[in-house]
Amino acid sequence: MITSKDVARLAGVSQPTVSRALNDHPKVSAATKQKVREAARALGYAPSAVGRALSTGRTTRVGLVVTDLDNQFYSYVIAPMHDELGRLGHELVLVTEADETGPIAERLISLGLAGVVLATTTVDSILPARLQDRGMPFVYFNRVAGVEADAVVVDPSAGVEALARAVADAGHKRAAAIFGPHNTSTGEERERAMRAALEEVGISLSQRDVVHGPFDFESGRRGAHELLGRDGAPSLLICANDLVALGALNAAAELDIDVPGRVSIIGFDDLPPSRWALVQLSTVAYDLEAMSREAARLIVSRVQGDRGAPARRVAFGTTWVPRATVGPSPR
Amino acid sequence: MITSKDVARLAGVSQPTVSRALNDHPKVSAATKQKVREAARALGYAPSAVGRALSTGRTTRVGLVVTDLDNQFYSYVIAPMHDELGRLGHELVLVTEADETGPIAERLISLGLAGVVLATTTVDSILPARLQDRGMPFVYFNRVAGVEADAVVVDPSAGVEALARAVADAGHKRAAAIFGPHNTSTGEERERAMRAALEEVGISLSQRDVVHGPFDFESGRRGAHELLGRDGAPSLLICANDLVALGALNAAAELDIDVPGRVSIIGFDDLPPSRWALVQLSTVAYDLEAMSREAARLIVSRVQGDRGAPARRVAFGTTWVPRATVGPSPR
DNA sequence: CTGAAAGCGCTTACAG
DNA sequence: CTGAAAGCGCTTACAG
Repeated sequence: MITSKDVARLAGVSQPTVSRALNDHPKVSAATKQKVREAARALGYAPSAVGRALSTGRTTRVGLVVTDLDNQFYSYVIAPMHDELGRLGHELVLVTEADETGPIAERLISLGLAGVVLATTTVDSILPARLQDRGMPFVYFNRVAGVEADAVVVDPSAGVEALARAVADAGHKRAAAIFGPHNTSTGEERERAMRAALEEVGISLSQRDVVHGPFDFESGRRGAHELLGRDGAPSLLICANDLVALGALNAAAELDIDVPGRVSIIGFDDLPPSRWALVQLSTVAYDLEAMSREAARLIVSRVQGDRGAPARRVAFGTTWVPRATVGPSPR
Repeated sequence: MITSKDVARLAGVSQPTVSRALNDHPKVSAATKQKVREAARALGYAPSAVGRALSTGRTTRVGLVVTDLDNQFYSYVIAPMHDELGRLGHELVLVTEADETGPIAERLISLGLAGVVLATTTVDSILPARLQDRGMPFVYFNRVAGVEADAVVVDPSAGVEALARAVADAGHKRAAAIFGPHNTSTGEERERAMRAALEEVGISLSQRDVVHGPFDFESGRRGAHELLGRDGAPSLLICANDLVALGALNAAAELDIDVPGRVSIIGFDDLPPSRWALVQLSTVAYDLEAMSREAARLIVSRVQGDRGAPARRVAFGTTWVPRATVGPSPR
């Protein structure tokens, strides 16, 4: 490995001068900087992030902590977050959190992460408290938990209220729903917003027409088979997110149930596949890409700046995007 | 930060003994190990990967290098690769390679990566040679380039030949194709295999019915608009991969062209959305998850083991998976 | 079986 | 403006 010592030798200066020159320290003469840069280039020198990290006590790595990396939702988060982190001189490390909330905090510290983005926190997770105790900066992404911290979240209300008015106008009277898990803030908040909005417009949501499940395709598929398979099913199926709705849409295809002829289906997130001509899912949209970038900016600013600053919360608004999966109520 | 020194103090031993005890060194007495472990637990000590890396000259971070992180293909690669790396005690760092092949090798070294997986290498890239010069272990994923190195690849022949026979049996005489980029081994190899297989079964592929583009949705959408929009278009459209085929399928929907009534569409990869009831894309399948895991195993074994060992190439076979997007030729 | 010493590659006061 | 020194948190020969 080529180190700053090698560069120093070639440039005829001391090793600390190499460090200062390459970091563009103001008190290094232009001539020396020039000499050092040339030597570095000649040797193909690449400063070691490991050496720097040990010396400064800080790295430029940010962890994205998720439980289920194969949930497709995150694939739409990773690219913009990675991109924004790169722009800010940081790297993205993926970390999956096993079910046991055991040594994960220690692991994050061990890895030498500068900070982490928590994307799948459950409300009962002890991880946020652990991180706070250990002084590891973090930001909540999409979901929040008990401990006060920076957060990027979605405010469902505007989109959900518009949605409710639209389906009421389309004549729907009874809805079914596949909601998210009870132990996630997102699941709970959307469910609450949706129930309130439906009630407001006089659409009923009977307990027997509601199921809960994870935010994934299979949950939607299974839930739809259960809810739509029986006679007298509601004319409207509301889903916890787009992946759930895509699962439900496919279940409808499997059951040969016409959408939106017999049932209207609604998602939440507006992921790219929802916009496909083949899909045209009606959904509640927000700017997921901007949200991912914002999380990157928040964690970097927290890592670099004042750790004691008050927690910031950035909320993204939602809009209702009607497409082909919602139609007039058949009854 | 809690360090081994703190643990040493509490346990009443020297700092190196802490290191040895926690690494389960055989010559440390059971009693000492016990004492040290308790002290470590009491303090919530997490050994610093940064300190270890500097000391051993090695990290446990593996980089996944891609140009286009928002290509959905990679989202199906990342989860299993990350999982397998985790199983082997390594982490996954995402690295995007900007167009300029400039300082990327230096960057990878700088980051302190133990090794990298190259997933979007073009045949004209200088990166592999650079990495080899610098002694950075790497494995090719899905694509290869000039420099000899470990590789996991797909052998298209079996799947493509079966496909050709199937479409010939279905009466197709003329095909159109949206192939991948010329500067990727994968694009070239699939195109070659496909042309040979079509010729074998007597299906023509006229130059005016062939376009090339990136391995993404938009390429398929655009290509299909171009190829299917005109009169007398072939009855069969072969795509470079599933994302391209999904784009083509959506273009067909946009153009109100019946699939497979008027045109049959074929992909390559068998990504999960291809199996959706709503999609049912006929495609050439291989085990992408196993392939991703294999890449993880190869790079870890290269990093840990003999760097001089001969390059290994693991090829994954393909099968033809007929679904709903292929039908009899209408003509 | 355990400790003292050295070293990994940087950065950063401290002198001069 | 630049060098010598110290130190970040580990691991690993070297003694004993």
